[in-house]
Amino acid sequence: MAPVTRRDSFPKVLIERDSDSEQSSSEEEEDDEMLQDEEDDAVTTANRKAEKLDVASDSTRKGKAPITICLKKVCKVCKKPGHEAGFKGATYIDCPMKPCFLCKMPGHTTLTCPHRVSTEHGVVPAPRRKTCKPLEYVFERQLRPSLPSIKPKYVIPDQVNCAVIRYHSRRITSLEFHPTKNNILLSGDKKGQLGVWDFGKVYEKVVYGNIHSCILNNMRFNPTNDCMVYSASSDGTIGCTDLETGISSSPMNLNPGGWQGPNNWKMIYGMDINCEKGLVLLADSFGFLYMIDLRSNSRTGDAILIHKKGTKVVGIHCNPIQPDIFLTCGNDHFARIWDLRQMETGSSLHDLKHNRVVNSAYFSPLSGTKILTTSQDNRLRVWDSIFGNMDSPSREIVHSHDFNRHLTPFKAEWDPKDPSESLAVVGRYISENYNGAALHPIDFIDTSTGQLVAEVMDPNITTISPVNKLHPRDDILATGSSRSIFIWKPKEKSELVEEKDERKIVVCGRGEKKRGKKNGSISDESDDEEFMSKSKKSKSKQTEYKLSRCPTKAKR
DNA sequence: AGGGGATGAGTCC
DNA sequence: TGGACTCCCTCCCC
Repeated sequence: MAPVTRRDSFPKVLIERDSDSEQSSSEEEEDDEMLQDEEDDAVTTANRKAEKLDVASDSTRKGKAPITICLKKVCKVCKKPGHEAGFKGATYIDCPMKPCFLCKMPGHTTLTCPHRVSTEHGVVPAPRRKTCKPLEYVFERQLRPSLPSIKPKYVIPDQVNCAVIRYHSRRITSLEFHPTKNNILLSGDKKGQLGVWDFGKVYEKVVYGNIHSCILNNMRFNPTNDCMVYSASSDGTIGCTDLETGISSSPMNLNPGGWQGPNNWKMIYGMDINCEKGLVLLADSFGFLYMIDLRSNSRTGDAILIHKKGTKVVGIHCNPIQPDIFLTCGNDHFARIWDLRQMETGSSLHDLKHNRVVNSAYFSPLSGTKILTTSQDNRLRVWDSIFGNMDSPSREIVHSHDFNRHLTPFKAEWDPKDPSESLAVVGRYISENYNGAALHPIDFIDTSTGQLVAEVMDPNITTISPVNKLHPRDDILATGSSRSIFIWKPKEKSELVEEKDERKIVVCGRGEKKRGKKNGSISDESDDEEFMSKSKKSKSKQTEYKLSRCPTKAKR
């Protein structure tokens, strides 16, 4: 400890001793008494060190407000001593004073949460629940070879290959597969850029940087012309881009007068296309619904308040079977079912109440009779039939996708290929210790039982993967995690393609290649692009060639 | 290598 | 109703 003579010339030091926020001046005897009473040796040493540092760094300051030193190791969550929260290695230790971070119930932490290991424990039994046991489920899968094999029981890492590309400069906010071309994936980022990647030809990618000025929230292909893609953005516009020519137009701009403060700036999150009616449905961040006529590409009808005034509508989904029915969800904690034929404020057919913000709500992809929602209360909710009782969900599945404001919101999505309409994919927020690495897997959940069917992760992917999309026809999963896009394929398939294709698609098996030194994070020579490929040759050539062909796009 | 910043929603008054 | 304050597993850049 610093000598008294020196310390006298420094600012007064206040010692914060205990949780009752008692403070005193820094007589050393008193300090030491307190320390010996209450602290173990390690803590004492640490604090002495800290004190020395503090004093030393303060030597340049004159005038001096008192310095407060905390002599207790306190929990960073509840600020109380006696325990600590945070990562111990790759395992996160929860603050015991707070409710479980996963299921939100008091009395235990996520480490001991019954929902942590086996998600079916989190299911609220549904009165109308169909009896589908795991075995039947597997059997059904085996009977239908066309079903995705990307869901073996609880394994994935050794059974899929993973390709990664990085051409976005901000985090990925949306992904969309091309409706007819199997290898084309569209990606949108926080900056508003739209990427088009042919993942069958590794370096075939285009990035459009001039369509939107901020977050690209959603993309939909024009069902009558799959060259045209509509995009919804927080800049308040809908973009309509021709992927052949790169030319884009803006059929809707909700902020024609430019920036007039945050209270007036409208953002578009939810958007979907109603093919039969020839309409683009979209909604703004103040609760209003708008429509665009697909043929004239111009606005039609008046804006209708569909969610609580002033709250964000985050999702719209048209029913795949009944063209008049669509589903919205928003920040007012509701998902609502609407009939296009009777659209007026308050005329929703059903209001599905949630405890917190509803990130997404989707009809099941084939029959359109089920509903799957993702809410920030860490629960997926399933309604088994929109013709049944909609007062409460058929099941609630506890799953960690709690909102963190710096992440793209998690959205559980149906597998469009699953004839039983039960499989859903969703990224997981909370990490798991996988051989010493804290990883955030992507979960495949059987929504009929709540069971975790599979989890996908890769030791190289240390970031959270909130954006996930299953291919409409192939056994392929696309993931947006931070600025990177991943394509997962069942291993045999990837290797098959690789043999046939000399350009070498994809493929880095799990752990085959270390990526950079920084903790497995992406760090390589080119900041705007990386591909985990076995052959790195001619990368820049091909990239530049492709880029130079289209003047409208911006690199990055 | 570690601090700061971008930034949304809940809560309290 | 709105402003101030808080927030628990981010992630990237400087």
